Amino acid sequence: MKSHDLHSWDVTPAQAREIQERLGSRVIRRDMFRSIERVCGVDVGFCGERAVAACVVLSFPDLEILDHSVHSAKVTFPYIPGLLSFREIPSLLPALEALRIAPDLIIADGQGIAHGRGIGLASHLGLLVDTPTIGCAKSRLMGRYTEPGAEKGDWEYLYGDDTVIGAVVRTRRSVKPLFVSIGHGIALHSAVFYVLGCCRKYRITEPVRLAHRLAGGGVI
DNA sequence: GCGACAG
DNA sequence: ATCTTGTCGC
Repeated sequence: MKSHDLHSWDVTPAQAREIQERLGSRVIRRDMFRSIERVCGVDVGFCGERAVAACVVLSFPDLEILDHSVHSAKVTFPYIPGLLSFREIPSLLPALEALRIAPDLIIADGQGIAHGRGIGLASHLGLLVDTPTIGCAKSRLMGRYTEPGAEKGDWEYLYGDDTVIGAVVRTRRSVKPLFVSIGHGIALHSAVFYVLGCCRKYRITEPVRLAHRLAGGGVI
């Protein structure tokens, strides 16, 4: 798949925040797709000074592997809460561009709009590749919530000040919930639906779990 | 000033 | 994220 060149990645933390302020309003919070048949999980692992990005495309709802790609690049930005995009997306774009099968939906390991400026990693990535994305983080960055029920499928809204910014979803019985939020081009309820539809035997989504293993040097 | 803080 | 073994709980 191809991606837009919306800005430079050689920036300072202050410039990165300015870019987020400028792009945040472009994020679309409603469904912008016909049907979802191919879901891609993306993740980035680190080996010293190298970032290893991996993508795995699965069929939906069967979750059969259709395609995958890996790309490593030098790390150029530190981890700063709120600026994860600038550390991981530079290595993720080449990996996504190398895919032979373009996905209908991308699930990222991080926040979507549940972010200080409304544009976390998943939202930022969605804008760049013009594809619906979901933010699926393993922990909270922002927002208040009440603990969801213990059964798989139980969930509660995640609130920021006075508005809904995401959902806290139990993807397996009695395990820590996932923090799901709109990435780009998808509504929150649809995001929760696809995340649950992508979970099998593990807490994390199957596409992201496989991408995580690939990025860590493992086999699919 | 202090605490919180995706990966 | 990453460094790391066994262990407690469902």
